[in-house]
Amino acid sequence: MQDRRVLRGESLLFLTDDQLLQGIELMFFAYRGFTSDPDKILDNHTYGRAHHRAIHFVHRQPGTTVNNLLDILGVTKQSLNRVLRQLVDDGLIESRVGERDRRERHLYLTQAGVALESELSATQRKRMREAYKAAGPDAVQGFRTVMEHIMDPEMRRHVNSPKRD
Amino acid sequence: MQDRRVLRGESLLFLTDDQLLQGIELMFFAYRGFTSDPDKILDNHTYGRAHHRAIHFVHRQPGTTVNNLLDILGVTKQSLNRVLRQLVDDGLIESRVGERDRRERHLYLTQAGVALESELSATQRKRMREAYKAAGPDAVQGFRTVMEHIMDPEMRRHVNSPKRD
DNA sequence: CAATTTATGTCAGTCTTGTTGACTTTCCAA
DNA sequence: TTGGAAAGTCAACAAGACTGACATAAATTG
Repeated sequence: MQDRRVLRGESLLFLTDDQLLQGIELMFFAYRGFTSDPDKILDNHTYGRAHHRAIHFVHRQPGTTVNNLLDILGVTKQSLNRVLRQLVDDGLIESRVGERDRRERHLYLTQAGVALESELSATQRKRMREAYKAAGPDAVQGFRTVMEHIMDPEMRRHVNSPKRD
Repeated sequence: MQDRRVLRGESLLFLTDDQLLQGIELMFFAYRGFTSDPDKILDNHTYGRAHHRAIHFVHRQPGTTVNNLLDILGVTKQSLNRVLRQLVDDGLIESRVGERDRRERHLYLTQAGVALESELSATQRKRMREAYKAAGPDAVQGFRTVMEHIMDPEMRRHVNSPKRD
């Protein structure tokens, strides 16, 4: 039983289980490499990936609320709270009571927070930059397209939208 | 200070920090989606991602040794051993003493192991297949190229090499 | 205005999965 | 043949997820 598109000449060989298996392994190994650089830095600060994620998204959306962060990170509030408490205590994140709604806490990086974010981000941007440069713009566009389809659709809106090329 | 290539007309705008930031977030969200389906299945078996990874690579390389698996997975042998012990105890993996070198253990999936592997793999292949199908073959090629450059170079040899398209 | 809902924070306990350290068995080479 | 290296195992600990219960304050609703 063959796919009709194959019969019409559109090769679907990129959809064989073998190719998909490769994709699965690419995800595994690429993600490992991707997280390895920041992990080394975080070790020196007795922080973990959870702290990095919080710092990253507070940096990208200054003033974001705890609830919004929960939505983005997909962890429990207890888990996020532990991390945020440490970062606030250590003076990397500032938590301001909301003006309009005083139940909300709006989160901002302090100067020290920005410094650590830069350090962490620099290693990851370096890795991405080198990969992008080696692969070229067309490959990067393909990468984006595939990645957006791999993620859960409702998460796409959380992805940074760069100014058009 | 502008890159010479920009002056020569080759747009390097896909290398702006904004674009790289997007790449970083694509990695984060795509990986989360990618692991979410198997995670649900694993919960019912009181297993975690570590078990999935072991099962995956034993399936792909039957007879692989613990040491080889350690190299692929990048964890400590103690960490891997705990996972393997459970899987062996539960009858999903068979561990055979090496014939040439009796220090080595060669790992194989049992029938039950193959069954769980299929179940886990099916959800991930489905996700990849749909993403690949939606993105098309050229995008997939770009995806591969970028992912291979993101990972640590010495890991590339561990990625499944499908038969040519 | 009272009752309910929402946003956040906290305490306690569990689980997975990583770590280090110490140990056994086996192999191999001096 | 013996001593070191390699492969694997056992034990204990830590980080960071999780659930569940509860607390507080502020906003919203009937």
